[in-house]
Amino acid sequence: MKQALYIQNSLSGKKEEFKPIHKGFVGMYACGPTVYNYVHLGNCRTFVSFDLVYRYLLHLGYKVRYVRNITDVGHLENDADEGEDKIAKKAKLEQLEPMEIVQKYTLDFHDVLRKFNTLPPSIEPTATGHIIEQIEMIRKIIDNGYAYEINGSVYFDVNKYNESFPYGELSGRKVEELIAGTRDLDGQEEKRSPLDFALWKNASPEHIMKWASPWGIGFPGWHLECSAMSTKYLGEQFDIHGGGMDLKFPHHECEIAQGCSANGKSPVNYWMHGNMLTLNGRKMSKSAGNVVLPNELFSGENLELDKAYHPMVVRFFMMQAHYSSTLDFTSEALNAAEKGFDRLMEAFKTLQSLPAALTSTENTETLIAGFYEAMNDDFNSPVLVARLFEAVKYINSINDKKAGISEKDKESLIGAMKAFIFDVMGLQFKEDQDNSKLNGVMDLVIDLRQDARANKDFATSDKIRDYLSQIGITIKDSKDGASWS
RNA sequence: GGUCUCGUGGCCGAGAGGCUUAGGCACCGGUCUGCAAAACCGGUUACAGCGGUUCGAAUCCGCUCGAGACCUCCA
Repeated sequence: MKQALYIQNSLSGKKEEFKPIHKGFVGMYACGPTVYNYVHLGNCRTFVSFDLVYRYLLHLGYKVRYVRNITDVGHLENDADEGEDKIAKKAKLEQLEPMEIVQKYTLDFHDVLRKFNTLPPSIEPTATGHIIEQIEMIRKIIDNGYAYEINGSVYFDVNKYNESFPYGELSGRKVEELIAGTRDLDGQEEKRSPLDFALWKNASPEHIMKWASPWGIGFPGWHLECSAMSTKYLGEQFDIHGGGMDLKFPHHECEIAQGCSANGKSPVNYWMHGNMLTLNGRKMSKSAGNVVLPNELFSGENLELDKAYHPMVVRFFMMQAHYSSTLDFTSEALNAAEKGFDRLMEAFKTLQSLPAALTSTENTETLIAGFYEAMNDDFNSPVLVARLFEAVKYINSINDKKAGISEKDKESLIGAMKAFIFDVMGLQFKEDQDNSKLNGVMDLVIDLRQDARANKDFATSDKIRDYLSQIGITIKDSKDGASWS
């Protein structure tokens, strides 16, 4: 099946047909987290968004190399010399070795993303593991004349660069305007222009994380690691680079500048930016302090919420919005997502036990084509979800004997729904698949309850139903017997 | 202050010149049920405001109001 996939490219501002550099292969990079704190739900949204992209590319048959970094060198909190390394700061605070901080929050990150059922990237490189590559890249940039060394630090020369390349093309900024908007910060004397950014910073004696370099003891600048690692694993030019909107400027802009200045060509063909998750209408952000932690959500132990939500409900909630739109987080919206998710998953189960008819009353091919159409249009998962609910309606109608489906169509619909719900959207059933003992027990309970009902002993049957309901099991009676979920 | 984005029904959220009643949730009525739940059928609520372009605008343009993002670390 040949599918034309369109991607909204932040670089051109247009929706473009996706054409990989090497036919059948995709190189994709996404900016990972700085592991100095627990990942919050907003962080997760971006990773789930690019997981969707990754999964759909895989589904289309591409061989994808997906690289997502771990930033384990603390970026400076600001551009001034007094700025403190975030990880080092946290290390002092928690009285831990910086690498203990890194390890602690990396484990948390992996744990949370596993709960969200995101696929692990093909390569997950760390910044500290690529100091040599970063130094090499700096050397290249200096050799090409786009960076200068001063007092053991190396800065990128934005004005020089701007003479040959359009600095600001990604974020739609102009150097003159940027300079006009510059604020005076301390410790900027070393730089030729306030727009210049550090490639390498000289480390003061008390600085904890530092390495030897041709320019002395120091540590790499903010934006360099992504350039160094993407170049190493994906080449000087690759297909897709993703990240949150908030990284567009300056981070991604600097990546382009570093790539162009080191290798003479723009590193990325398709830039994709995921939008923010908002809480009370504001961007969820660590520094702003309005954050929901995934584990609080899963356990229900958060002041804002009155109940727990399954990770898959949260993932489905994210799928109901387009990755490029802001998504507002409220318990009301989550409750709605929970019901919708349950309905979708129940219908999928129902589909498999549906009796086949001679002919179908709906065109399943059109239905399935609609799934692809949605995803081909810049990974439009909310439209995909809407189309899946069309299938849900059809399935339930068949179940109510108001519609029919042929054996052949049933098989293809099962295949397509399975692919889009599980493989592409990355959803899973809430319950463990391995609950054979519980199934046995429930068979007995339902049997006893049916006996009670047959004897019109509704006190007993209702007692069973109410008790089960309290522990989260719903009994559904129908003509063909009861089921539970 | 500069740059940019957005404002859709009770809530979340697609759509982007006519032809989607998008979809989910909520709500109302009906079918089914011992009663519920689920499911099905039907229904209600909409494109921030004001102008303009057009045969036709939620969709394009202008202005007004409102919200947000980036310009400093952030997904």
